[in-house]
Amino acid sequence: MSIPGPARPAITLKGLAAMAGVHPSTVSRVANADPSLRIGPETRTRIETLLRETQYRPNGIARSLKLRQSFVLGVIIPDVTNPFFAGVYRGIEDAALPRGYHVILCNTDGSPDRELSHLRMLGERRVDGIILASAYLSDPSIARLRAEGVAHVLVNRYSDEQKDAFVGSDDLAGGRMVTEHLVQQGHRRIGHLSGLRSVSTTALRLRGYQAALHAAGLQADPELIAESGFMEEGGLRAALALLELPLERRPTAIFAVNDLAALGVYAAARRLGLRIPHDVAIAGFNDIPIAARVEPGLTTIQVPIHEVGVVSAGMLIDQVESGAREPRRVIFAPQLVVRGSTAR
Amino acid sequence: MSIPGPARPAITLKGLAAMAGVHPSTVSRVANADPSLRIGPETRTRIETLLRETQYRPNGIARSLKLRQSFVLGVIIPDVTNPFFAGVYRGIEDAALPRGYHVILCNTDGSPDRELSHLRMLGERRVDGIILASAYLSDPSIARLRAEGVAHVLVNRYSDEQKDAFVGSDDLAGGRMVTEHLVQQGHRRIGHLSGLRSVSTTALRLRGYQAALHAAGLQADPELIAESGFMEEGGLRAALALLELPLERRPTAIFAVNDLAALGVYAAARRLGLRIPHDVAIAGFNDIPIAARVEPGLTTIQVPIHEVGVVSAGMLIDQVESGAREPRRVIFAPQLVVRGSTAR
DNA sequence: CTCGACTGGACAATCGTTTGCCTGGAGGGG
DNA sequence: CCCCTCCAGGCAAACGATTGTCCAGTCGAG
Repeated sequence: MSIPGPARPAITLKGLAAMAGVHPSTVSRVANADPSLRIGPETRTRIETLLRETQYRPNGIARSLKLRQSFVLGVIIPDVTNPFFAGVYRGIEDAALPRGYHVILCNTDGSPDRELSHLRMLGERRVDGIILASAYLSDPSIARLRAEGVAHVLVNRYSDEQKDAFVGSDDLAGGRMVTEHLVQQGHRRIGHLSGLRSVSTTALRLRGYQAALHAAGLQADPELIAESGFMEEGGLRAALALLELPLERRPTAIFAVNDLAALGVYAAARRLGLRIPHDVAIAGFNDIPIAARVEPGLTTIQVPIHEVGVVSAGMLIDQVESGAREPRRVIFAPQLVVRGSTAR
Repeated sequence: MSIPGPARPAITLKGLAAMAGVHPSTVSRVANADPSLRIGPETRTRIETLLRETQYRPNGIARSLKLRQSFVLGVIIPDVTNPFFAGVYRGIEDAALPRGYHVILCNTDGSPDRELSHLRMLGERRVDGIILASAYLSDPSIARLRAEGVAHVLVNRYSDEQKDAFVGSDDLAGGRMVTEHLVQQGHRRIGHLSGLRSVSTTALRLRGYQAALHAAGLQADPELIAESGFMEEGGLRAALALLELPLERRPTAIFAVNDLAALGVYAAARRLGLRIPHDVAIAGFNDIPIAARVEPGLTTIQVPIHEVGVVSAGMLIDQVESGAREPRRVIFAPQLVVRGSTAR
């Protein structure tokens, strides 16, 4: 039993036209219900039944060439295995499909080289626009997008010159809220696991953290800030460094730059035999689904993940279909979700 | 500051040819290093520097039209938010990119209608092949793929007539292994959370479960089998039904069709105040990353998730590039991973 | 009877590449 | 001096759709 091989000769407009005894353009106009076409009722039904019976599917590639539009969007994210980005992606797809756009997904694993390479390949494919969730504060690929006039929307992270359309959450406020909450819980030595310096979310959440400490009259101890990156593994490593400090210098609470890193803190606490939240309180950012499933539940900042995707896709398609436009910015207000990891 | 608008007039072969004072075909041959081209060294370098300086990017759409190949693969999965499918997808992308293929990702949420609609749209886009991880045992969309001679590979789930290329794990053996393990732990009343009847993985894991019980001289009590679907929520609901049975009829262990459903059992146990594994042991299938993170760790069957994606993409691309071929089948041997959820 | 308007479609250019075949001139051999 | 062979590229036809323009009849009005 073998696979039938290089598909049957696909039916084309020209083929149909020959069958119907009309010109290809006429078939095209019937298929697209072109109002400028005046046609006899008999010819019309003949063509229509032919279209139906042959199950004609226009060749999207030929159409794209002619229309100069591919109806494909490119999405570049660090890693779809990260539940946060998976959720954003779903939002994008859910918004794009009903409007007739497909999505090509590209993962960078945080590598600027891969980002650039993806961007190049997407360019060759003439995607109509790009959603980029892996932006760095100073990111040459974004400069390039701007220079080439490619429609694009930045998600979650933005770039230094704020000239691009953007959808994300208020990271500064979020960082502040989490830290205030920990202060209210009576913590005085609050550690922070920060992400990569070159990423906007890192910088803002850190500033929010510092601002809240300052407002509470506490001073930010540099010793209590460790760089973890955005994954669990880095969180574990960085948390160990903090939690193995001598007792009087050790933090009693840790705010991690995102939920994944916060889960790394769970692992560290378990390894050191520390109880959560009694010995160490933990908070994250994003409220990915696992945050509610771990034991104890993770206190975090809720971000409308799916909605972020939906809005960014909508914004991009608007941009594509309306031509140039002021770059819009949508920033969602963060919301604190208190769970067992900080409530004692 | 506005977005630069509809990109500058892209450079085309014709444009370059005019600049270089040669025919477009010559530029094309230089760009593609066509060996059949004999050309003077001076003309060649002139064209080459032009290509470099203008950063010429061929129009992939035009090229696809001519070559009758899009270098795009379609991937259809139930939900990328499910870590299992996210992992498979990463494997697919990681294998496809180096070979010059991009991937369009489509989520169905388990709806056959959405599956069909995606298939149709992917067909219009003339993708070179399709990877389908959402197959039903009797699935009209797959019959259609076969009939149209579209290159395709089924992943994880297969269809009844085993005429398609397939990559997955040995679900029958896996189901047996898990159940044997539970029997060895001394359990006599072992419940099963099964997925959807119309899916191959469900059927096979169930049969493995029954076979192991039979081999151990236990009889499969229909009361202990509940339908949960593949998500946590369904697992919670179904597990509650099982765990709320009167004590003497209640299962002391539950094997769930996949890890997500197994996490639902965790939630049910917590709600009923049952301790894991003391009051109820739990096992899943797939070994998604969370399985190792929950407390206690989830005993499960390890599937080489990323590898499944890599292999299926490789197989599909081979199929595309070599034309018709015998449908291959790759089946990975399952491996039991014992964690705290069953070890007492 | 003639002119104009409308009816029902046909024509052909175009989107940007690829590729099999052709050709004009130069050089070499007989 | 003539013919053949290379050399270095040119030519043009696809690939499958879209769309502005054009045209051959027919019909009605004057």
